Amino acid sequence: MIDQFKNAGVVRFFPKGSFLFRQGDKVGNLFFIQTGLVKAYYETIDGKEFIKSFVGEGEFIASMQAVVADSTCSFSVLSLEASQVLEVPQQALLDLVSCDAEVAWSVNKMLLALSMKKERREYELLCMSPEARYLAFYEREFELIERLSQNDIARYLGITPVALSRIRKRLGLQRT
Amino acid sequence: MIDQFKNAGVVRFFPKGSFLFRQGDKVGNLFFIQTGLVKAYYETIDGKEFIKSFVGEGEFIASMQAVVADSTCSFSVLSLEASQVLEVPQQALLDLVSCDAEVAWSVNKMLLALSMKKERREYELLCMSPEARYLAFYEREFELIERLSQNDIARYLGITPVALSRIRKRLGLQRT
DNA sequence: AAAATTCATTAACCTGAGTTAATGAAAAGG
DNA sequence: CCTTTTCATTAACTCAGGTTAATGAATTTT
Repeated sequence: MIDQFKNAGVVRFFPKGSFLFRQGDKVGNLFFIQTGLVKAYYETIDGKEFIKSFVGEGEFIASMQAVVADSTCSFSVLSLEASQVLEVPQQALLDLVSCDAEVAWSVNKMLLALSMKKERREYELLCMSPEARYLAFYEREFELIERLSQNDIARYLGITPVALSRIRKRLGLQRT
Repeated sequence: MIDQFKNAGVVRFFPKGSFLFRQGDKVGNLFFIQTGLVKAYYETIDGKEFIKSFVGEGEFIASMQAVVADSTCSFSVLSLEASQVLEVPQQALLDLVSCDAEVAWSVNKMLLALSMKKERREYELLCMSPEARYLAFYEREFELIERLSQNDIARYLGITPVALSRIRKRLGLQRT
């Protein structure tokens, strides 16, 4: 299935700190991260940042709102490391899904996997304390954590960097 | 598409306070709520309840984990009102999806709608304060709120009933 | 190399949510 | 009809996270 996307897409290179797309843009394209790391985040009116997710090698990211409802992106995606990305245009994506049963099935599985990931995220935000969320993230994404700043980890957990620093001190996880 | 489900499913009646399924059960069936209201919630080890969502007339609920991964349900579903429910067995659902392109397409749309709902929920839990979440819920689900207890609203917002009572007092929304 | 910026940590103070417990009202059960 | 249970509210207290600001280290820029 990747082959069809490879044929339909373009490989692009995003230097560290550049945007794949920005909140408010109308970009319905699908982005496969081939190498590197990006973050998807919301920016509120008062300038606060909240990180939805980190997306690394072999994963993908798109604004569902933009792809499906043909509306604007509700979040921004920024590269945290220099990244090589396969960008599949929205129209090519829609065409493939409606014409190619194999692709449709793959997209289905991708959606399901995404839904289950979102379900876990919802569970953690709803049921767990910031400290428990940090511990869970630490267990699950150990290698990822080493590539992230404390700022970004905090913003992913929904707390401030100051609070994260206190949590790390409490847990004796500082000065790694 | 509803017709295929109607043929494949059974209509059941759940009195108020009864379970459609419980956390830990292996129930991969799909439930259409025809009349009434149910809540889907997690129960933690220390006995705390966190409500994932309320599901009312014309909506559906299933444990994706159970349907897709054939594993156990990670949450319980309980009727808050006497409810009439169309229950479609897991196997019938899977058969329909793989054989009937129209159903597959409908399920696809259902999944997409679900994903977008989850996205909004994630946004609210990540970016908004309890007070702001309550206000948003109040705006969006005004008629639903009148059918819910303060306890259930609080557990949906991820706070305690005491905290919700204080918020309502602060906002001057008490004694409605 | 020097200057500027970014980053993680810490301190001090404030605020809002959790906890426990008491109260009164409403609903349910016998 | 009376008792019991459930529910929403309130008070008192505790505590974790937010805010602001300062510090020093590390990185980046010039």
